[in-house]
Amino acid sequence: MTELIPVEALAERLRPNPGNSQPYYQQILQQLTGLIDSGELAEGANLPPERVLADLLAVSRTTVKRCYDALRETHKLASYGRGGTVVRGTPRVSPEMGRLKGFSEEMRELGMTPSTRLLERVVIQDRTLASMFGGPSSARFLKLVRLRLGDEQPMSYETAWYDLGLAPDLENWDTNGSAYAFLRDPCGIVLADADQSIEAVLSSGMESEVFGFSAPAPCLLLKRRTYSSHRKLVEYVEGLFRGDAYAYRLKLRA
Amino acid sequence: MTELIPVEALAERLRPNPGNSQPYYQQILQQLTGLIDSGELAEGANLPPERVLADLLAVSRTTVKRCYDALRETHKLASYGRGGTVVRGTPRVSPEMGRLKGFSEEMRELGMTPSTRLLERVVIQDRTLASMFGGPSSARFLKLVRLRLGDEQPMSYETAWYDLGLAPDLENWDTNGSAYAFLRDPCGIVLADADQSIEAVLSSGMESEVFGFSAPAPCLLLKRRTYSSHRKLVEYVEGLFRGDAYAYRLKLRA
DNA sequence: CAGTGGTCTAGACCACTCG
DNA sequence: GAGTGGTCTAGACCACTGA
Repeated sequence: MTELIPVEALAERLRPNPGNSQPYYQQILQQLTGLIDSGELAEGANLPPERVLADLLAVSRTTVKRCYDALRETHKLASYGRGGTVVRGTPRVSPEMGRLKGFSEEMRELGMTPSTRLLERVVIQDRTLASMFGGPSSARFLKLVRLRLGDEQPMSYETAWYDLGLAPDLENWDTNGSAYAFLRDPCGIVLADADQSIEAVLSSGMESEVFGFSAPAPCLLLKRRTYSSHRKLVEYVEGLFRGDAYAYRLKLRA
Repeated sequence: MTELIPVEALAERLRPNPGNSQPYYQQILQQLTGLIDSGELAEGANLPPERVLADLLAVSRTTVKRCYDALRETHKLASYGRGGTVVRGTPRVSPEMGRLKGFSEEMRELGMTPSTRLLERVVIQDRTLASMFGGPSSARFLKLVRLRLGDEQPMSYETAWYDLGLAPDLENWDTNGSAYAFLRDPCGIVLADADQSIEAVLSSGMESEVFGFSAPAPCLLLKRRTYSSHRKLVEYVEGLFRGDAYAYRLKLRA
């Protein structure tokens, strides 16, 4: 393809600063990542061969290669034999593969400002819930209903149950901050993994209202069972995510 | 702490074979990974310094470093200044978390009998597609439209594009069996990972018809980009899964 | 067939950390 | 202070690919 930026100008933007304590390859990588994510280096643009850029930057080919390799790893670059190296722009942040994280962390990764509105908070006893958690039917649970917002826009409507037998401190939790952080710090519960399922459903009347839909619309229904390192079920969550604004992303490995 | 295996014996196990066509660093990495995962190199075991192992293996320090770096990346090794390099915990059973698999394998795991109906098969040229794949705009692609069934019931409507530049043999593929198996065996393409997104949408008129819906219904729209071990985009798939019969399941790790 | 990235070498200097 | 990993260099040869 064509070069949108002349190589000399590109080299100028990428030139590392010897006064900077960061390693050269990190400086170059940082600049390069910025140019790609911002779109200044558009999808399909040709990058100079490793040897050429190395010469222009007055660094070794090894140093340039290190940057290119890092970007090839994340699929932002691809190389085709003699065809050279081209940009495969991906403006979106791609979250880590299957890492367990809370809503807030995820929103921040997507570049949005997270916030939460607490709609309901009760302690309940429920036989069905108790058997799901594998506890006695007298078990007590904290039930939270929360509206999750990204950039002030409703993103998901979430109902969560926590086993108060495992984490009694939760009963006095102010529901500010991350539930996962609270489970770790005062409660001493280390989360290990989770089983999650994702379905497509239509929003119900009340849910449509919350999201501001005039009619039922397709949504992602996420159900998650989160287990502690002792293999106990700690949390069960059902989250309804608006289909028009939210896509679930993940990485797979062969 | 202590060495369970003397360094000389370790070096013998790690020594690359010049007759093997694999690069040295991959051979060494493979052996080392095996020793760690099998527990022969137990948690806390000291590994020889990069320089020492390089000498013993008669390769350059750079080559050894490449292996150590890869293992540090995945947290199987950790280095502590002069304290040297030690083996970190053996990750416990990491079940099929986010494993890349084909439709048939997945259906069988769910206890259903998979089958496929081929709806369309063409070779096309498309500039938009070419730029997504990062190839020249003259690139040719194999486009497949398939209806996927589980126990004879339509489960998903799937459109896939394959880069014929990377896998020319695909043009003569009989589309029986797994595409992934065919890519591996005759084409010699090893799939490494994939980026996947999951959205909720309503089925279009044609799609509703295929699924036997009388009206548009919520569906899961999966988009997947599958990359080879050479970090080239090999396959792009869009699959529409009926929301009433299919839930996407995955495991998360903390 | 010329140029690309992939691999590898044999050095070098540095900051840091342990003994 | 000695040894570690972190970084970097200036070469080299190879397989492969596209012009």
